[in-house]
Amino acid sequence: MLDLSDDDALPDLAAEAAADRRGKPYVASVGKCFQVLKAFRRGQTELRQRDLGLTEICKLSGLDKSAAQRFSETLVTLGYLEKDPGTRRYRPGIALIDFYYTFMVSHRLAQIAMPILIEASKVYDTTVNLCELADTDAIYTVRIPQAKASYGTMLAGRRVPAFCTAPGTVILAHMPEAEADAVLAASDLRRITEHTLTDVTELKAQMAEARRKGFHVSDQQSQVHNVSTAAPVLRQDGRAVAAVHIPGYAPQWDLESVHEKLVPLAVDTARRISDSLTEAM
Amino acid sequence: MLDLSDDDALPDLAAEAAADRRGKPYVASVGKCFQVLKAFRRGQTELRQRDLGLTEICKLSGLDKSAAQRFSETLVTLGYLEKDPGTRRYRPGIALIDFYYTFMVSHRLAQIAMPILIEASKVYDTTVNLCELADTDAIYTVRIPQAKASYGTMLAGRRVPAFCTAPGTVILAHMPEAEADAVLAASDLRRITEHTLTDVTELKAQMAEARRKGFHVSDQQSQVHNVSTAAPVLRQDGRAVAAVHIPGYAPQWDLESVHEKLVPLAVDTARRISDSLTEAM
DNA sequence: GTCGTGTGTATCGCAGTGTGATACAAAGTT
DNA sequence: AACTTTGTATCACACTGCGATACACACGAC
Repeated sequence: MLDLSDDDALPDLAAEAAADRRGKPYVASVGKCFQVLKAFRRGQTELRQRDLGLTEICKLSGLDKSAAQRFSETLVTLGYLEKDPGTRRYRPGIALIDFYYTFMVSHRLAQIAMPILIEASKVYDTTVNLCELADTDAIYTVRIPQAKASYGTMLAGRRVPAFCTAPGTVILAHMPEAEADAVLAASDLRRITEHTLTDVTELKAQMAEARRKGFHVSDQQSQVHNVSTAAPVLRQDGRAVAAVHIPGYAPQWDLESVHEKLVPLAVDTARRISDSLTEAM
Repeated sequence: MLDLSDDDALPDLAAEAAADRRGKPYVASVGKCFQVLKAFRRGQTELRQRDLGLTEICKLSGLDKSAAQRFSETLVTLGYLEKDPGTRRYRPGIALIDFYYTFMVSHRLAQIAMPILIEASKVYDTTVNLCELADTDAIYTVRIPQAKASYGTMLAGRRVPAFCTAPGTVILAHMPEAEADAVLAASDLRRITEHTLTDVTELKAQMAEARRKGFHVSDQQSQVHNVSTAAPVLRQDGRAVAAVHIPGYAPQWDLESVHEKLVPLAVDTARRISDSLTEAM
């Protein structure tokens, strides 16, 4: 699975930091400490490891040994990393959850969407998700899990590339075209499965279709044997702020039954959230 | 709601930093940046505000104006805060979710518990939670929500004081006594409702009972009209690593029906997780 | 309109903090 | 036991973050 953090390796560190700051005050140490935390996410996807040794942190964060140690120890004393005294390896600390809560408590959209999503999940006993765009990724912010799904797909915070996933497509489709183009341009259009579209013209045609229909079904674009349905949550001005996403797994859901059942459910759920959203304003 | 971060106000900043570092390398700027992020959590509970102005951040984080601005801007460029260009106020950024994912992906206990909790939630259509101890709080790490519940009680990452909640009591009960005592000593034994026990002797008696019975039911200790059930998830050595928590809300659940239905469900669910845990080792 | 007051923003010399090369210690490997 | 690899400790220097200060801007009040 590709990831944006691919490009924050060693040589780009300084560049990345300097990129957006444009004269704004900036504390380099803070950026470095987050490089360390990000290293763990990369470690999970690239090395399939939950805990990291100091030298692994070095490689994954792009910091030298001294810096890696300083920041790792700092994060340990703050509780955001834990250190096994035996193996001397670091792992993510439970205090990291605090930030999820901090963000979600103040997230009006999630608050409105949650009960509606829960109801929707009961119709066919399926997973139902809420996705939002961040940079070139769609991030799952609310997930109503079902027991059958795999653990990784139950967790909020998962990022998937916007361009090749149903929720991403549907959000990009209901956005000012210039912005959508910018996202596509910044995206790493890599082929994930053999069915992944990577041609910008084709992608834009797909988005246009999604805009007309008001939903999108992605067939094995980012995952084999997975048909994903997504419908946009719209603000009053018609701009998408999120997407309702309902995955249909292969043995149980084929393309036809997805169109017959999951599509109307996703569209209806998204519309109900959109309505509650405008009412609440 | 009381919170550990109560004591990280202005005068204690240096003290807190120095407290645990004991010669370990420590980068002060990193600590300060997290003070800023914590400020938002305090702002939510104390001021009921989702976004904060610069001077509010000053007060809540204990930093001076210059520092608050430097770190806030830094966090904005890193994506962990967002800034409204109009109001010039800051709010938590969506990138904060990443850390939740980072922690949870590597969290074996949650991975094992998730499907078991989902099943349990379907028995009586109730919320089912997994709680873990962090300092003097019980943190909800996994929550299976039901539509009826309030938004705040659906979110993972919520912290509640351990001493006066069912999950906290049950975890403390199944711990080496010295450690449990240390937690109680460090706790801010404040009366939350008129039914809250605050006397250490009584609390310890309660814990002893919980240890004997293998579960605990807290009756309106931390919330009125709320009867909470909790059972411990145990390691092979008998030590609690978490608690299964099932709240029963008043109109629907009285003490009797809780004991009859929710207690066995919680105990059974916790035991199943404990079993899967030892198998996986 | 003109003050006030409370904010947010920009500036800048100095002190102090983070830096990273180096050297040391302690595990794992052969 | 010799080697390699990884983690820890040390320390003088330079640069970075510091925070007092001054400036700009928005809102009231009247």
